[in-house]
Amino acid sequence: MTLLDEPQKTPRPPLGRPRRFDRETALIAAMRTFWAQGYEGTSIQDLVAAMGINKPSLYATFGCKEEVFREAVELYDRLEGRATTQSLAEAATAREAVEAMLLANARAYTETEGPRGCMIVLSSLLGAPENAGVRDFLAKNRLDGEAALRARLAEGVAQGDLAPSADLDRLAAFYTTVLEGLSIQARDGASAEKLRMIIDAAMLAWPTD
Amino acid sequence: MTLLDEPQKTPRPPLGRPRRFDRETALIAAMRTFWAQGYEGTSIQDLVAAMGINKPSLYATFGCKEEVFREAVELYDRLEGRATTQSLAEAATAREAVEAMLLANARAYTETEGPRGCMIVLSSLLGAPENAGVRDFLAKNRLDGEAALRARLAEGVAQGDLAPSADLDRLAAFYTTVLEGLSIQARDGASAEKLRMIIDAAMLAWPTD
DNA sequence: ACTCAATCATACCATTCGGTACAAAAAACT
DNA sequence: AGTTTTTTGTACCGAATGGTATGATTGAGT
Repeated sequence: MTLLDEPQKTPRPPLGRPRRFDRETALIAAMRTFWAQGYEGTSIQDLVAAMGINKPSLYATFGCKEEVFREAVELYDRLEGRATTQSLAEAATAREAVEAMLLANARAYTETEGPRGCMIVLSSLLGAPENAGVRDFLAKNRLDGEAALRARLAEGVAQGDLAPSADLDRLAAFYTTVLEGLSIQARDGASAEKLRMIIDAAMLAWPTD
Repeated sequence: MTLLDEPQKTPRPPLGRPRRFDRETALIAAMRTFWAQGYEGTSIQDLVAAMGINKPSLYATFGCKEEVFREAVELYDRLEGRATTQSLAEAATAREAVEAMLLANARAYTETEGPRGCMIVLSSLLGAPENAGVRDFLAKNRLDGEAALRARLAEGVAQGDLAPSADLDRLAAFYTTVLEGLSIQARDGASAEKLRMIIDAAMLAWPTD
């Protein structure tokens, strides 16, 4: 009983010397660096310079470079992936969901601030064998995205706005492929209008009953 | 006159100690290593081990790491890019050309031997600022590919198999995006059948009329 | 005041990075 | 035979890599 009994409501500050930086803010800086230069292209020196801390603080807080990266990717998912998730969730039909998701990403990829293209697609595709874990981590993230898209398509079938005859695996794979290709186009300097043109073309492949 | 007068028909061997390895064979080994691990993920040690030579031989023959890479990319263009070029050139119509080109690449990306995906797309998308030259080199190569595709589409218009109203920029950008996305799908383990499914979907976007 | 726990800053670690000096070796030229 | 030219193998270079030891510092708890 007395589940609400809390000896003191003030959240006591932790023991020891308090850290001089905000963990989340520093992680955002790390995320942007990895996003711009990739996993292997970013050195610890690059990280600590961007985060405004020094090496022992980084290692005490995150453990190792790979762990900084994994947390940075999770943060990227939460911050930059929100528009994608919302597009899929809030659109009225499956078709509108896919188109809105692509457009939201095209907008994000060509924003003046922030690196161009998607961090999860670009930041570690090839690399030294010892970093295979990082690549697998990102690949899994991409496959999860494709699965989420497929799930949204299934909702469309359930709600009657997408024909039951539609090949959901095929559609999900195709629009994921386009989405991934958009990151490379963005890296190669494609304008927002060009990406929009590409999406217009891609939507022509939507099944017409 | 006497254009055919050749003092001796035997091509004289060059001066100095002859090199113990074949330049092209060694370059193929370098290409495969860069293709598998990317530019920054491949060390000089990796290269000389794969090429079966030692460091001074590499530097005497190629100059520096970046030059090995550039020559490896040119070799890749000649060897692996041939199927792409042929598909575009030999097909009867623009539509068949695009589809054959995509299928040829899908086949190449999922061959059991050789790394999956396209070296030009995957081997250096992000990285340290000092290697921007390598990334620009690859980006230019990709943009040249898109231009070649657009040129083939224009031929289709000239030959009457593609409507003059078709937006060639849009089509070229779209199918290039799909092609680039296929490399990432291949890296993520997509089967040949899955890539084929994606291409089937992409061809539905072909302009009707 | 004193202890304890955690972070801070500097300096350091072994290893690897891309790139070379150097001398022995192997061929052609005189 | 002797000189010249080029490649070969070993050993080395300074700088950068990811990661730590250490002792001073800063707070809370007693």
